[in-house]
Formats: sequence, C-alpha cells, structure tokens
Amino acid sequence: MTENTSHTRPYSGVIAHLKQAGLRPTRQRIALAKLLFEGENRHVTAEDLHAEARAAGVSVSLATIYNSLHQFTDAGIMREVVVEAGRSYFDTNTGDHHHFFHEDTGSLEDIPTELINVSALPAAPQGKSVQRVDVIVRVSADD
Amino acid sequence: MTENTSHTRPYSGVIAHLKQAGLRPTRQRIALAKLLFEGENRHVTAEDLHAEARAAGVSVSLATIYNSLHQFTDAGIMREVVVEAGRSYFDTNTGDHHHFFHEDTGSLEDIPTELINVSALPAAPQGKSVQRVDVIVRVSADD
DNA sequence: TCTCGTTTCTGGAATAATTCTAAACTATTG
DNA sequence: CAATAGTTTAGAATTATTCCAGAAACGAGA
Ligand SMILES: [Mn+2]
Ligand SMILES: [Mn+2]
Ligand SMILES: [Zn+2]
Ligand SMILES: [Zn+2]
Repeated sequence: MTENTSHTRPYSGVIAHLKQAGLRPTRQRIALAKLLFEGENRHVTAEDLHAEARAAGVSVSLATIYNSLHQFTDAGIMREVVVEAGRSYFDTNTGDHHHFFHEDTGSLEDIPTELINVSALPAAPQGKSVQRVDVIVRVSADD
Repeated sequence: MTENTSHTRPYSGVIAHLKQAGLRPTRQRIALAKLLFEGENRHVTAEDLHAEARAAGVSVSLATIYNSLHQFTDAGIMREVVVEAGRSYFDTNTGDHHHFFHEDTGSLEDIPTELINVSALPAAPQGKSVQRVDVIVRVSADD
C-alpha cells in the first residue's frame, strides 16, 4: 500500500506531497499545504485561505494564494467548485463526490458519491467526452 | 387550458406575459422579452443579450439588461445557472431539467430531467430545505 | 557550501463582470 | 392631462481575480 489517502497522512508529509505534485516546496506552498491538507477535507475560497494564513502568522500575498490554489488544482491535488457567480471554491477532496451548498452561510458540504444515483446520462454529443458531472443540492433555512 | 407553455405562444403575448409576472411592460422589457421568450428556450449571458438587443436595433443599457434578467428571474419566468466562476447564464426554461456545459464554446444545452436519475438524495440537514438540485455535465472535445 | 540560472513571490496596477447612484424618463391611474 | 410610483441610464463604484515586472528564494551543479 503505497497509496496514501491525503487526509489520513500524519503531518510533515506536505513536502513530499508537493514534490509528488511536481511543485517546489517553497515556504508559502508548504504553509498553505499544511493548512489545506492536514486534517479534514476542506472547501475554501482564496480569501478564506488568505485570512487563515494571516491568522496562523504566515505572510503570503493574495496573488500567491491564487497562484497556489490554481497550481494545486492543475496538479490534481485540489479541485475547483463553482456554485455562485463571482466566487470560486477550492476543494481538497479530489475524489468523486457531490455537494450541498448552504445558501445562507455560503458553505459547501460533501455528499458521498454513493448517496446520489446519477444514472442514464444521455450520451455526450459526438466527438465530445464528459469531463465531470457535478451535482449541487442547494439548501437553505425553511421558510 | 389557461396554461400557455412559454415558447409555444405566438408573438405579442409578451405584454401579457410581463403583466402576469407583475412587471410593467416597458419598451425595453418588451423588447427583451420578445428576444428571450419568442421561439426556443435559451441560455444567455447579460452581454449576449445586450449584443443581441443592439443587433436588433433596440437601444437598452447594460444596467437595464441586468435589471431585467434579475427581475425575470425573481418573477420566476427565468432562472440563473452558474457553471463558470465570473459569468452568469440566464435560462428561459424554468422547468425541471439539467445541463450539458460545453467547456469549449461556453454554451449550455438542456438535458430533460427524465434522462437523469438523481435518487436517494441524503436528507437535507434539519431545519433546511432543498431549493434546487443542479446537475451539470461538463463536456469538451476529445483529447 | 558557493554560484547562477530558473522558478516563485509580491505589491500594486489592470481587468471583467456586476452593482450602485442619482437624475431623467415613462407607465399607470384618476 | 396631471401626479405618482416605477423604470431606465450613464457613469462611477465594487468585487473577485489576473497581470506585471522586479526582488527573493530554490536547487543543480561545481
Ligand atoms: Mn480559475
Ligand atoms: Mn444575481
Ligand atoms: Zn467537496
Ligand atoms: Zn436550461
């Protein structure tokens, strides 16, 4: 079992994690990776992560937050989720799953893929292939 | 049968359509409604509609395009679909359905609700209720 | 461990979509 | 035809994100 399922890894594996992703383990990427990958899976916006880094005493520019988030996404260790116009969420859970979007709080919650049965997908138009199927269940407080 | 299924209506029904939605039939709303509701269902961005209006010789400000699109949405005769960060699509099809999102062209295509079986939705967290379930199938040209 | 070419980081300017504002207009109603 | 409330608009403002170009950090070799 060489397979390490991202969030079960103790701490300090971040550097290896970054290298495996083909990214130099710089001071800022290490700090961000620790915040993101140690512990539970998370859904963050760039601003969220920026604030969190500051709070943790890590000095990183917002531009670097965006750069890192996109690099992590391109490297396949995060993914981008779009639920609201004008704001991007980045998800540390890269496995197959779906989301509850809490409209009140603007937060995302994972829905394990087994819990939703997306079947009988119409064939993708010819010459095209399906990149991903996103299911977003929008919930909010009862009336 | 008082029910008129939006796009089977001849033309000139727009005024009635707007009134039913509780919106004054102003010159610009009538023009936009004609572009939007006469003919097939459509998915447009604010800029799309603005360009189309100009092309049709209708002078409407971009602010009014946004206002109208939101008013139509609030009135329930359109709905907003979010598939890409930073751009909103407005859909004239308010019925239950899902979408193919063509990443290459940035266009949306309806998927009739019957074609996708979203079952066994996990219960919405207590005190919350499901507003909508969006399924987005992202497709793009084969590698 | 020093060196140097390459990558990364950064503050601030630039962009793009959308929203806001306040003044000018227009639909509606009596 | 008013009078009034609703609507439109140009342009400024806002928000999220990206771009830029110089400074700093990384790491493969010597
Ligand atoms: Mn992006
Ligand atoms: Mn909106
Ligand atoms: Zn998730
Ligand atoms: Zn649609």
